[in-house]
Amino acid sequence: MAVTLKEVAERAGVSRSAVSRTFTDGASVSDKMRRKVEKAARELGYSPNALASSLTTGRTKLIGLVSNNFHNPIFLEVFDLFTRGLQDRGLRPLLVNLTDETDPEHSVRMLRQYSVDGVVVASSTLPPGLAKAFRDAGVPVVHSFGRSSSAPQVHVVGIDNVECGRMAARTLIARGYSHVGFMGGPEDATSTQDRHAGFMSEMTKHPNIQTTHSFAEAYSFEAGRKEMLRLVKSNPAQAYFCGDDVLSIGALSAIKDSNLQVPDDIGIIGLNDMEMARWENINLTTIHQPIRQIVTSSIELMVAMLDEPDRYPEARIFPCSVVERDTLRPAP
Amino acid sequence: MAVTLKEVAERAGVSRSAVSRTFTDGASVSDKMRRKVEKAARELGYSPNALASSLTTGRTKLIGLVSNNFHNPIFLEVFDLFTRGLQDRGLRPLLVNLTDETDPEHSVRMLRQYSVDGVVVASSTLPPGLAKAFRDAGVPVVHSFGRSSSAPQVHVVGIDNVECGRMAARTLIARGYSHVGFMGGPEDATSTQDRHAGFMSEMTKHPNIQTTHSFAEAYSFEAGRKEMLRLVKSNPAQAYFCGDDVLSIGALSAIKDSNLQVPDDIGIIGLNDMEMARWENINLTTIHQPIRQIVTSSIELMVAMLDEPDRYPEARIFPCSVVERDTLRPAP
DNA sequence: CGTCATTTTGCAACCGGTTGCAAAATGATC
DNA sequence: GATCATTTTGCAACCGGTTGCAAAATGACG
Repeated sequence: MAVTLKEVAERAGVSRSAVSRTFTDGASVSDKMRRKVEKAARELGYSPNALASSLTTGRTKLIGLVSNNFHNPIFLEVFDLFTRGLQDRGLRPLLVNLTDETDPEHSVRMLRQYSVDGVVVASSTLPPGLAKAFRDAGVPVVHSFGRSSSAPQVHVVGIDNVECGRMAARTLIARGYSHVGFMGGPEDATSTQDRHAGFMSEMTKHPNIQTTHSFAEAYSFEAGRKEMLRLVKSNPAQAYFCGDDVLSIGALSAIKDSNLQVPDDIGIIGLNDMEMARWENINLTTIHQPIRQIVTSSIELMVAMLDEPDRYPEARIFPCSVVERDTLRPAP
Repeated sequence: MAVTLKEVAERAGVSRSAVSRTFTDGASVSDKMRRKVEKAARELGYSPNALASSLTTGRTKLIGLVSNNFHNPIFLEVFDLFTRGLQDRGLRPLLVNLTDETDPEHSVRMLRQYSVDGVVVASSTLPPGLAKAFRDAGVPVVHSFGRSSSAPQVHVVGIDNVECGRMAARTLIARGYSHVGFMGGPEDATSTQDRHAGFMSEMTKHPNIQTTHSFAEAYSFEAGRKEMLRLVKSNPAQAYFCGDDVLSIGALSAIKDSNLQVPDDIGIIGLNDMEMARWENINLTTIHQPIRQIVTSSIELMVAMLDEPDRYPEARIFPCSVVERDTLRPAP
């Protein structure tokens, strides 16, 4: 079916190496030769087989993009940024959906079979062990949106979730609330744990402020709504730091349906600042996570590792900041 | 780095063919041989190189997944379904983001270089010519969410957008509205054109109902909001069929900010029935597009084409239906 | 145990490229 | 035009597998 190098060589009346060389930059080919080969290639509609060449070069330019966040709208932004960023550098994302994968080892094996040059794990809910499994298999790996401390053997790009928790707490404290709550995502996600820890550590400095906490089942609208419906039933806090924006939006819906006002009766601060948080019908006050920078940096790190696989692991942490919108009462 | 077939063969003291055969099912290997090889493979941590074998078998199990809809939340659902469905069949999605690709020919070339076994074009806004370009390059292709009629040479799986337009019109007529509007997505998308045509064809049967139409710049919240803000300024219709759900949500936001009530002042019916349409703070009346079925069917068709590349092209069209929620007044 | 049909195994060529090395071509210099 | 340094080119081996074919092993049977 496809035209091969050999056919081009025959048509151009040159050796196979000559054809190969005209298609690998940096190789020594005379102008005359190049013209002859390119002419033949054009006439035949030849384009080199990337997989065959990977066999000798050891480079496939394939990057595994592993995630399990296929229900959080922010990940559409993440996928958009990753795919475009990788493409711009001539890399191809091989997408792996771990949503209902029981055995992560299976994905490791699969991606090794496809000789991916590297793997990006893009998730805040996957265990750090997964990224480590790739590293142990000798595959360069970057864990984006992961926990920085728990697996110092792998490169991590993300935010300081503990600090975000503190920041949320400080923001609520500054607003003068006397009863605040933490409404986290799933308790087993490291991001939830860290945000919780940070939030609580700040609140313990203010024993006069009543502080409660609970966890939703997932980072999802339904889970946020369900949990907030439960909370409003008995002595809710005046303001909540919700695990992420999607949870926040679910909580907002619950509050509205309980005939309470935001921010007057209950205030909400989210985390992520996804596009939807900006929508005029939502206008969520939230902590901005610089996802564009995180993705860009993850890709840069990945590219650097392709040249230097044993690069000493680092954590790249990006600062977050509160973006004021309409779901928290103004500071007094 | 990676363990090769040759090393396993040496360790097991057998020929390379023997090792190859134990890892290709359907090949003739004795139990004794199989055990020997598997032992050696296990000890060495061998797993076969999928790319190398693709060289001789001509099968990579890679499927190009091409889209340009990285801002419409419904496509997160689409990607979730596609990636899981493909994985379940042992296929690997190579994701291509055409968002800012000026030259689609480039993607065709790239996917051919990676010897993908097939390509799924998942988009309602990409021109039919793209799918055709793959077909012309000899790559099996399915256009999901595409227009059925315009490129009969390629397989299309989706809905009948013209019929959806009619259905929306009939729904509004049944509600007794005397002034209705079509607020479409980008005018150059085939889906917009078809929905518009269907809507208008039905409305011309009812000359007593005033009908207007206009187009938003994109299938996005902002575009929907902007267009509706414009519309409410001068003699808006009583109800609008919006190009899709995300446009509808933008429109709802504009209506609310204009101090008008939904559905009392202005009614909205969307299209897609994405997860968000069900959110209790939105409760969008909309036309359900069976995306799960469309994706499943697309994958089945793709798999069938792998065995039968020259399969006669077909259009698989799934019926849609109105799902009643809160943004349209009840039928009288 | 010999004969013959049936499996199982290994050899060697091949898939579509790349690359080190030596031979051939080019060009500069006298 | 001969000499030498520098490019350019082709040969052949290799990357990690698969597979047709023939030889070797196995098993059934008399």
